[in-house]
Amino acid sequence: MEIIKNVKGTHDIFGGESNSYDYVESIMKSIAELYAYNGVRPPVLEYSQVFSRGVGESSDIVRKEMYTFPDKGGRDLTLRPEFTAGIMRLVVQNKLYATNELPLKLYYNGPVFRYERPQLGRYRQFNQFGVESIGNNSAMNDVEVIALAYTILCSLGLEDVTIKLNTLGDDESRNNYRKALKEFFANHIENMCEDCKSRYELNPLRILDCKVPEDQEIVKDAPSIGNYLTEASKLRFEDVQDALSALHIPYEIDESLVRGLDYYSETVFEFHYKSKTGQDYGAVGAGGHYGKLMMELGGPELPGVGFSFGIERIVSVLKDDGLLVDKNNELDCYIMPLGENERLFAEEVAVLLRNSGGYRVDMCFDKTKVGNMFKRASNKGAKFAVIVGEEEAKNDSVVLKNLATQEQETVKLENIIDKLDEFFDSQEEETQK
RNA sequence: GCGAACGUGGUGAAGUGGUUAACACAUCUGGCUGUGAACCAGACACUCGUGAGUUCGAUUCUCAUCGUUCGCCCCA
Repeated sequence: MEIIKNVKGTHDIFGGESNSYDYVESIMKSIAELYAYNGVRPPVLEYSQVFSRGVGESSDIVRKEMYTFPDKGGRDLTLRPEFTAGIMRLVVQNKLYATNELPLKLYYNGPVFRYERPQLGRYRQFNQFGVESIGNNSAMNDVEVIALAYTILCSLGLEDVTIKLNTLGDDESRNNYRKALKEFFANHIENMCEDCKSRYELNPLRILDCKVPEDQEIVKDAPSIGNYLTEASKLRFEDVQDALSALHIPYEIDESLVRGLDYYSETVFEFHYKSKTGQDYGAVGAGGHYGKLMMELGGPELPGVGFSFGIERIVSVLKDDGLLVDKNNELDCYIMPLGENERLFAEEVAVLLRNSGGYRVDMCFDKTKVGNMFKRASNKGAKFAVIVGEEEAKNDSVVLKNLATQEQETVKLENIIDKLDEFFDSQEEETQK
């Protein structure tokens, strides 16, 4: 039979790597909980409108990267390309904003789907962890979200994370700026790339992060958003910067940072990190403030701010920098029945150690040489070998061998858990010292 | 979506238009019927990504296709 392979752009996670994902996600989750965020799990499938209205028709994600299809009932569905729009839908539908205290603070974790060309650090199905803080418009709210993300990256052991920061201003600022950009580019657009020509019509802000060298020459002289901000937006951005400085969170202003999702306004940011091997996986996380998103989805006009991390990219960076402890295959005991007749007794010992002792226990099911069993035990990282032979089974006992020190002794069944407890307690004391 | 490179066992990898596809690691078997090493002797690529073409003959040449990686675009 022909082997069926995984779908392009997807990847299997197993073995030690699976542990790495668990580890990264658990750190993120526990820190989000310290910041008083609560978990939320929106469905993977949403009506396509959630994203076309939420993320925006002019974004690349909606225009060419969504997994959209009709289901058997003729519904127009999309596998989520990001979480934020779906979470807004969830909040609006369930009226979670009807509470006596905002912001509503939510975190999420799960797969998202984008139909893109796979590359290093880029997948069609990948995992995001992120938060949304909804319903409070203060600059401090933006700052707290950035602080949360920064804390997570530090806790994972990443040093020298670069935070790129910019502001897109409020509606008025952006309208003014957009107008200014259109005026500026009117004389140049004929000579610029095709992409820029369509950006000129759809969203002139996006011309700013064009990478074509000739276009960059032109962009260099383009007006800067700073000069078109309303007084309120300007003050807000200054507040953000002051607070970040006060919290000792390093950042750099990048005026070309405009983000590809239409719902952003005011503060936007990206987290960049280059691993020690020099690999650049792109931004490991990004986010920003959004003013009108909830309204676009039929809810009240509540602003929000959030970020998301790309788990794959973060795991890759941590792996490159040797920050992942490979603790797979840790085992307390490996049970070795020496003959057919000892099988049942060995299984009883295994159950006892697991259920009453709380130890992680595996057993050899194969009829193989004892030497081989020992090799397997050490491959699995077992601390103890539990040998069950004819003599031992007859006397309700086992041979307990410490695989590190090679010491072994025959232990009665009723004493075995005490023996193990004694050993692991003293181990714990050692590590505490 | 555009441009480029690559695709040999579980892993790392040599290699050639021609009857058995190196080598190493890992794994398994036996030497050693109740103790983890070493050693010795064996085993281990049912399509050399897939399909088609050129050829007497292709893993090696050509084309297509799929996949991976890199650059662009965009993004996490």
